[in-house]
Amino acid sequence: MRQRMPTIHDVAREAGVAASTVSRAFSNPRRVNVHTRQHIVAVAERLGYRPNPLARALPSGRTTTIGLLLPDVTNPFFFGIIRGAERQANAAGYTLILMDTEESPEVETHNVERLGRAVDGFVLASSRQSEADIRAAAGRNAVVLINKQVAGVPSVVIDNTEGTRQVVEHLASLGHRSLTYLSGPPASWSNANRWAALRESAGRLGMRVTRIGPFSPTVSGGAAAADAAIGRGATAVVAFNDMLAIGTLRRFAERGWRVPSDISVVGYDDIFGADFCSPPLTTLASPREDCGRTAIDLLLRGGRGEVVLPSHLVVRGSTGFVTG
Amino acid sequence: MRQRMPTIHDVAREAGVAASTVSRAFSNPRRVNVHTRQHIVAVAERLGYRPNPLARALPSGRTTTIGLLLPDVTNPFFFGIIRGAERQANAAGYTLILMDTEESPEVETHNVERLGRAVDGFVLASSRQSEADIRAAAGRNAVVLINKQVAGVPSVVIDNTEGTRQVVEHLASLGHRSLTYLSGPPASWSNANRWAALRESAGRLGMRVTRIGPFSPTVSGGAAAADAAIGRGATAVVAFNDMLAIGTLRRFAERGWRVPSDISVVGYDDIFGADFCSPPLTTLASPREDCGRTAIDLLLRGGRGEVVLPSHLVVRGSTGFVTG
DNA sequence: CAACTTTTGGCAACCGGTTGCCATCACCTT
DNA sequence: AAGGTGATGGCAACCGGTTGCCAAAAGTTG
Repeated sequence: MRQRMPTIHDVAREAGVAASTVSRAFSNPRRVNVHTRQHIVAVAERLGYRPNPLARALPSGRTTTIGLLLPDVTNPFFFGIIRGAERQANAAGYTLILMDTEESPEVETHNVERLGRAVDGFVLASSRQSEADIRAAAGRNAVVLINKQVAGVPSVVIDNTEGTRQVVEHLASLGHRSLTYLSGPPASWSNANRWAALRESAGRLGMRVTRIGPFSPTVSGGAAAADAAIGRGATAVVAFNDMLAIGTLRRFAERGWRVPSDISVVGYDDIFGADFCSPPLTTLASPREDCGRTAIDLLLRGGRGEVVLPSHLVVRGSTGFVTG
Repeated sequence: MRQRMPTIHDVAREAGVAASTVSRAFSNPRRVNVHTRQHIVAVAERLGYRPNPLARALPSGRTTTIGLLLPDVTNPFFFGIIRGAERQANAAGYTLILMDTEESPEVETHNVERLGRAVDGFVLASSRQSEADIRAAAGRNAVVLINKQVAGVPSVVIDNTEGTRQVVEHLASLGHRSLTYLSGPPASWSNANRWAALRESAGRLGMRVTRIGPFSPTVSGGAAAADAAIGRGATAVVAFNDMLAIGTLRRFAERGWRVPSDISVVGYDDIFGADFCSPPLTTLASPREDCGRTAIDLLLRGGRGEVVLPSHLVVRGSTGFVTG
C-alpha cells in the first residue's frame, strides 16, 4: 500500500503552527525562532515529510535540475561528457537528468518542449535539431550546445583542426602519400570540421585526399566503409569516428587484410574500446570531460560565447609504415 | 533575452473565454464545442503556448515521467536495459529520464527522495541502496527493481543458473577439470547468483572450483585478477563480468600468456566490446532489452511479482581445449 | 514607563494548471 | 407550451508549496 505523503500542512497542524512557518523553517531558517524551528523539524522528521519538488518549483520557477540531451547514451563518445557534466552539476547543487533522443530530431524537440519548465536549462550534446528549433528552444530556456554552433546560442566545441594536422603529419611521416576519409553523418558539425581540416592539412603536405561515404558511424557501418576503401586502393583510411574505425578493423580482419602492414587506420575520439580492439586504434583524443564540465559551467553562469577545446593525437598499433 | 512563457490565462484572455475552457480544450477536448476549441487552439498556437508540466502535475500527481536510476550509465551492461526501458516507456506515452548514481548508495537514496514526486515511478537497476531504503522508497513511490531482490518489491532478474550450467559443461567438454571464479562486488546479487550456480554445476560434473577476489568489475580490475589466477595455476577462469574478463585478457597478453591455448576465459553479459576484443570473448549473454522492457511494463501495470529471465551461452575465441 | 525597534508568526495571494458543480441555452418530446 | 435532456462554458476550490505584508510580542533605549 502506498502511503499518502505528508504535506507542509500536516506538519503545521501537528506542530501547532501555520503552514508558512513550516515552509520558512526549511527554506529560510533564520526567519523563524530556533525553538520553533527545532520543534517543526522534529515533527517533520517523525511524519516523514519530504518537500514536493514540483510544488516548490511552481512559484519560484527554479527546479535546480538540468537536462542533458544526447542522441545516444550508449555511444561511448558521450561518456566523458556525461561524467564531466554530472560532476560539475552536482558540485553546484544541481541534479542532472539524462535523456536519450535516439538520434531523432523530433524526439529531441518534443522532449525539449515537454520538459521545458521542468528544468532550469538544457545542455544539448550533438543536437540533431534544426537551427530554427534550437533557436526557439534557446528563446524559452537556457541552452548550451556541445559540438554544434548556432549563432547567438552559447556552445562548447571540440576543435579537430590542429589535431587533424597531427594525424596527417603522422601518416606522412610513415610514408603515406594519400589517404581516404570515411565520412560520417552529413548533418554532423564534427564531420564537416574533420573533413575540412583533413583537406587543408593534406593539401599543405601535398598528399592526395579522397572522401567516401557517408557511412553510419557504427561498428556495422564499418564493414561497408572497409569494402569501399579496399576498392579505392587506399593505404591509409581516416574514419569519422572510432566506432566506424573499429568496424573497419573487423572487416579488414575478416577479409584477410592486415592492419597496419596492408593498410593504416585512424579514428577520432579515443572512446572506450579503442585501446583493446585489435590492433589498438590510433586516434585523435578529445577532452570530453572538460567539455561536459564547461557546458554546465556556461549554463549556470549564463555565459554567452563559444568555448573551443583542442584535441590531441594518440598513436597506437593501427598505423604503420607503407609497405610494397 | 528570455521571453515570458504565455500561460493558460493569457490564452483565455486573448481568446475571450475562461481559463478552465482553455484547459479543457487541451486535456478534455470533447468537453468543449468544436468551434470554440479550434479558436482556442489557434490562439494558443499564435501565442506559442506550452503547458507547464509542473503545474499540470501538481493537482493530478501524475507526471507521465519515469526515472531509471543506474549505478553507472557508462557501463555497457546497462545499454540494453536503457534501450528496452526507453522503447517501452515511449510506447506507453511516458518520458524516461536517466540518472547516474555513480555507484553511491547515498547519491541513489538522495535522488530517489529528491525526485520522488516529480516522477510516477522508479526503475532501480542494480540498486546500491540498502534493503531498508529500497523498502522506504517503495512505500512512497512505485518501484521496480532490476537484478536485485527485496521482499515485497516487484523485480526483474536475469537468472544465470541454467546459463552457468552451460558454461561449465562447455568447459568440461573442452577437457577442463577445474575452474577459477574471479569474483565481483561482494554486495552484488548477480555475483552471489553466479558463484552459487558455478559451484553447483561444477560439483555435479566433478570439477574443482575455487574463487578468488573480489575484484573491481572493470578493465583495470582484470589485471589483478589475471595475476592472481596465474598464481593458482588455473586452466580456465570464469570472470564475474565481461569488463573484468576483458581486463584479464589484456593482462594475459601483456604477460605473454596465450588465450585460449594457455588458459580459457569466460565472461558474463555479452557487452559491447566482447566480440571485438582479442580474442573475442566467450560469454553468457543476458536478455537485457527484455529486462528493461519488462521492468517498465511491471511498473506501469502495477505488477507485483518477480520476473525471471534466462541467459544463454555465446561461444567465441577465448575458450579452447586444455593443452599440456 | 513610554516610545521605538526588532523578532516572530499568521494571513492571504500567488505560481499554472485541473475539475466538480452549477447556470444557461438550444433542442426534443408529448 | 410546459417539461425534460444534453451540450457547453464559467466559477471557484484545490494541488503544495513560497512570500509580501501586517500585527503582536519581545527587547531596547532614554
